[in-house]
Amino acid sequence: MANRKQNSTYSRNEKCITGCDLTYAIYMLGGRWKLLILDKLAERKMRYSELKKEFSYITERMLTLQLKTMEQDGLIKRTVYAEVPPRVEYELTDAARELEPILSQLSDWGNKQRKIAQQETAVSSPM
Amino acid sequence: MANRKQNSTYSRNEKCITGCDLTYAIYMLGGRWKLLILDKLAERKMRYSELKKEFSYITERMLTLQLKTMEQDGLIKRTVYAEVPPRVEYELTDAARELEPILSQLSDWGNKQRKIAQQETAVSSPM
DNA sequence: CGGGATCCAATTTGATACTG
DNA sequence: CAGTATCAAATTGGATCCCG
Repeated sequence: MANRKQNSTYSRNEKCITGCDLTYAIYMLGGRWKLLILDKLAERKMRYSELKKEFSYITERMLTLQLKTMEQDGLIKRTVYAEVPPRVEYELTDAARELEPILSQLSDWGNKQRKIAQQETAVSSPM
Repeated sequence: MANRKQNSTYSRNEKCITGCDLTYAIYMLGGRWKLLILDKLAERKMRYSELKKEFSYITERMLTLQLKTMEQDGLIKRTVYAEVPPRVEYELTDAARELEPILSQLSDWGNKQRKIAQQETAVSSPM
């Protein structure tokens, strides 16, 4: 049930999803906020209200949606405590933990590319 | 000029783009077909018609668009030969080559997760 | 507290036809 | 050969209000 494209019209793309593990992976990470959330949860387990405060610029709806798909994709674990008031905690799964070193490298790469892109802008702007 | 979100309305998200190298990287790779193209071009330099044949399921418009943004993002290099008939070749840049080992790991991770997801589906279906 | 539901805007992707 | 242009559909993101 981790397939997000089940009732989609992109039937042709199923070849792609099915055939390309890389695309599969990127689709799990490609949401606008998922990586930020992943990064935050890597530090420590957090409850919903903490995440909400942390990402005050994300609407609640999007936060909820992203958390839900990440849970479905097996990236995070959601624990509900039967208390009053209710408490819900989110933490990374082992799968997400395995991802950390890879994402770290990707982050370094992104940093490098960003600097290059900025340099080029700085050089071409004075013209 | 490698910033794809220049006239976007996601002004708040600029904090995110600016602050998160990881998100920056994922944005460069997040298109529907970019990774497939990257994978193919990793093998060898290819011309437009070859790519078109290779990805017969991608419309020409999307192929062109993705190639263009990938070129702007410094992932691929586009070379036009002033011949008749015209010839255009696409190849990976050094930046993209540096990405290869990282993407390889990510691909392995994706493969693993996909198998797990399929197992779970297989187990829960008989119910 | 931790969301869900509804409605709408922005973005991405696609089909088809056309061009230097 | 290597693309553009136009129009339409699908997907994603956001604002606001509501609920147990």
